Amino acid sequence: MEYKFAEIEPKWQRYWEENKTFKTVDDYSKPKYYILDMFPYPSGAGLHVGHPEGYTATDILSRYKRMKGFNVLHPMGYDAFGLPAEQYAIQTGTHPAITTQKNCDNFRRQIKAIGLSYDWDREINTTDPKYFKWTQWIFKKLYDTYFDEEQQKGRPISELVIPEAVKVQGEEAVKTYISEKRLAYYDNAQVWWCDSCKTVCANEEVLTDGSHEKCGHQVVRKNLKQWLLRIPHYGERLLSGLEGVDWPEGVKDMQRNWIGKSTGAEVDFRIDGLDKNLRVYTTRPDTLFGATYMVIAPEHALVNEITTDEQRSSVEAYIKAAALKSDLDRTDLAKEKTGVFTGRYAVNPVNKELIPIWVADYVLMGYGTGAIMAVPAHDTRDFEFAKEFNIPVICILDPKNAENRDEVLAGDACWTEDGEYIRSASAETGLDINGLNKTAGIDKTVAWLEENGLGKATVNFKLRDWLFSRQRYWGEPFPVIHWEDGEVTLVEDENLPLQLPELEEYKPSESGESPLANAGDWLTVTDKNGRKGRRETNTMPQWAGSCWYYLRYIDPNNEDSIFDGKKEQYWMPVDLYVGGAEHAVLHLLYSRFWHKVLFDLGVVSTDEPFQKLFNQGMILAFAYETSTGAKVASDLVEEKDGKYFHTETGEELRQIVAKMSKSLKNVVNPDDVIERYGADSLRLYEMFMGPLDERKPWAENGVKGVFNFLARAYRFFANTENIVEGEEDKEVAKLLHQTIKKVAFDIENLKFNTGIAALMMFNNLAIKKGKVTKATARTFAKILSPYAPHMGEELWSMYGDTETLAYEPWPEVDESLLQEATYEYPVSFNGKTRFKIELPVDMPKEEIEKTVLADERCAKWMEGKTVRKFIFVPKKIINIAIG
RNA sequence: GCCCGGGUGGCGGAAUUGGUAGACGCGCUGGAUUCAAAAUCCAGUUCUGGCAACGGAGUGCGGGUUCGAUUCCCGCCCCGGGUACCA
Repeated sequence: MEYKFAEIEPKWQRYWEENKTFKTVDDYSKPKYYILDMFPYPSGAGLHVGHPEGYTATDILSRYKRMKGFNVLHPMGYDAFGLPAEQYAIQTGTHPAITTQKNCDNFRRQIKAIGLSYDWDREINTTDPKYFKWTQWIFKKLYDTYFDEEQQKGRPISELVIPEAVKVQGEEAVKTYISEKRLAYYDNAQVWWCDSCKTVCANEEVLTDGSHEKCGHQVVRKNLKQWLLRIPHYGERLLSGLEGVDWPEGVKDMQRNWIGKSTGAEVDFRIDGLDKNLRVYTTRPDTLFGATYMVIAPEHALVNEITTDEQRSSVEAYIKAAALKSDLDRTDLAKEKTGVFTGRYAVNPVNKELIPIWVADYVLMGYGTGAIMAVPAHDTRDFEFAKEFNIPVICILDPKNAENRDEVLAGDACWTEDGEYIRSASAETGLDINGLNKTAGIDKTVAWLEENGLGKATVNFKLRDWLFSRQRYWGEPFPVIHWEDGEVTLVEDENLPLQLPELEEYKPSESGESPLANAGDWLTVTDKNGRKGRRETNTMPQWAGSCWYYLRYIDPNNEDSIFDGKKEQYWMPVDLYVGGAEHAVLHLLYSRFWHKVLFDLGVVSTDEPFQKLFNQGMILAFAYETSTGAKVASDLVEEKDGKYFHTETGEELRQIVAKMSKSLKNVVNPDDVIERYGADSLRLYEMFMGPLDERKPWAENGVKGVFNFLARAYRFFANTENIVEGEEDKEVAKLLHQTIKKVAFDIENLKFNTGIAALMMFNNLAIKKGKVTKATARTFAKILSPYAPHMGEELWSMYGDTETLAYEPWPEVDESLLQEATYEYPVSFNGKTRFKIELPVDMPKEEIEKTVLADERCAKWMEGKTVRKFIFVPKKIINIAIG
């Protein structure tokens, strides 16, 4: 009964494929369950063992849900646009479509070898024109949608009401008004440019150190005409939508953080000597009495006007220096605050005092109004700045019981917490908040500002417009034509998809334009009136295709519409979405944004796309390095007494745990694992390593462990001599039902590691007993099958069944078998367990107490002590407090 | 700095949420089988004292609540992820 996985596994994979075992039909009579994996980018390197972690988890759940009677949608596809294929094309001239095709084929082969139960008839590929036709279609929808603030809802642009004041200004003004409302717009934007990738990238793709997350090169600022999406309009909705979904709190927090909602007020300060106001945004209008200076960003539109002639040269020098600094220098490394006085003063609206206006780069033009009122006593940044330039610090909030109260009151320390206002009243303006606390102070000040027309309550978001175009070839072309007269039109629906042209050269043009700028015939269009136009040469970012792919799986071959509405209503939302935490913000926020727009337009039926989200932890691997730090491939390492040596040089090596990467020579390929141990062992180990959401290192020995389990189980359960007729042994029957219960519970709670442990325990008992009934063996095959489907099917067929067990009902738990007449109670004294005693579960407390205290083993621990309290918790513990 | 996670045997990790700490697996030790090895099977394996019976200590550190704390509370330390002058 040798466990010949290399024969068993391909056999069943062929069976599933030929019988389309996992084809999903739209059977609306069954309850549905939509289980989604984050689809991969098909890189040339193929899968590593990190990919199948999430895939295996969702596969186990899918198989389990099918057995529980659910109609399961479990699809797979490829996020196949992207730079690597294009870079390869530049180097070799191979069309990216060919490279992509090859990589997808390899991914599919690898995935199929793991025995995952996807419905392959629903496979999608973002680079397929039949797919990106609808990506382009959604873009058009975004272009033709505006956000109605009042209804908090996206609406067709045709429903936009043009104010009379705009109408009277003429047609151009109306056009501008409309274009300023569209969710997608084309405009000059200051963007990040990566000179290595020859493309712009979104703010989010730039790391904190100023490097491009894709390639690691430093990015620079550029001004370019680009497509942008007004995602901040959905800030409030994206925030509130998080309340109703079952996502890890950490991911929700990260999204909230990214959206960065803050409430405060805009306040107008009169500029002394100019007939102008300086508007600031502050979250602390209550601290207006403590404002001792103002700051405007170097890029602020009023800098020139505000600066006095005496100060002009130093201000200009400062602005120039600030412009030269990279954002990196301006933010991260700039510990010391810099700035320069403009020579001008502003009038504090609450007390009419004059305060100086400075220019400093710690104020960013992109947030709020690009100008602030500075309250050094109650804001740490302002405090640092004030100390640097000897600006007065006026404490207006008494911290009362704080340790450093005296320092704070004297202006020698900064206080950002609550307290009681002092020095916060002005007879001249009539505002008085002395004695109030923070919330009351804010409310009263805002009300006062609004009454006097000096400001108003305002909400601000950190979230910025989403830069949505790239200067690349291998992406979705925008269905957009720029006409010679300046008009911009979209390609009609019937002419979608707008396909990519064939090119000789994939290099970006010298001007920094996309390679599409070289696509002669494709590029220029002429309308029926002879007007000439040029197609948009930018393409969409990789996010575009992944923003909505989960919707296309529902109806992947529909040529007439994006999907059938009935099908969408049945399948949505996604019940469980599993993928890496690296997509916590970008992909998931973008997807939610598009989904909400589609929801507002009535295209989809749910407000949120993903009901439950789960992040699998990263799989790490051991790596080995010499004393000089040179990396050594794992197969050149041998272990002796807990130390590691180079097999060839004998040099002692250091073991480290790290992300799998080529440079560390520690990438583990699933193909190799399958060859040595089989797909079922790979699946089992992926799950047995530890909790799904934690990071954990891959260890070959662990694979051996689960392989041993499968081989042991096979040797026992495939041996007909061990499978008997008749009544099952009590102990076996009981553990079997405990195991059914435990395995089901663990699958539903995504605790796969402990479910496997339960299966192992049952296997150990069966082997110890030497025989089980056929009914038991069949049940074991069923509950093992979500984890190890090949072996499950193999055993199932051995027991005489000719159909797949994929749709066999999950075994019922016989609770009566789990009832126990007695329980072995641990008896502890003052919390320390001393001995065990078996007692009937229905014995009343009084009798238990009598029996236990009468036990001779008690005497030793109670010698010379008295029982203070006798604690009895049924089916848990007995604890005797003595003293 | 701030916001999330997480610290349990030699290792990966259990403990169904306040009730027998260390399930299951790896590794290791001893034994069986074998001419021998691999494979397989059996037994042991938190540390510590003891031949043993049997004790003592123990879930990052220090306090606290409780009959009882890996679990709850307070104060720290370390590791990982996110974010960073957002007014």
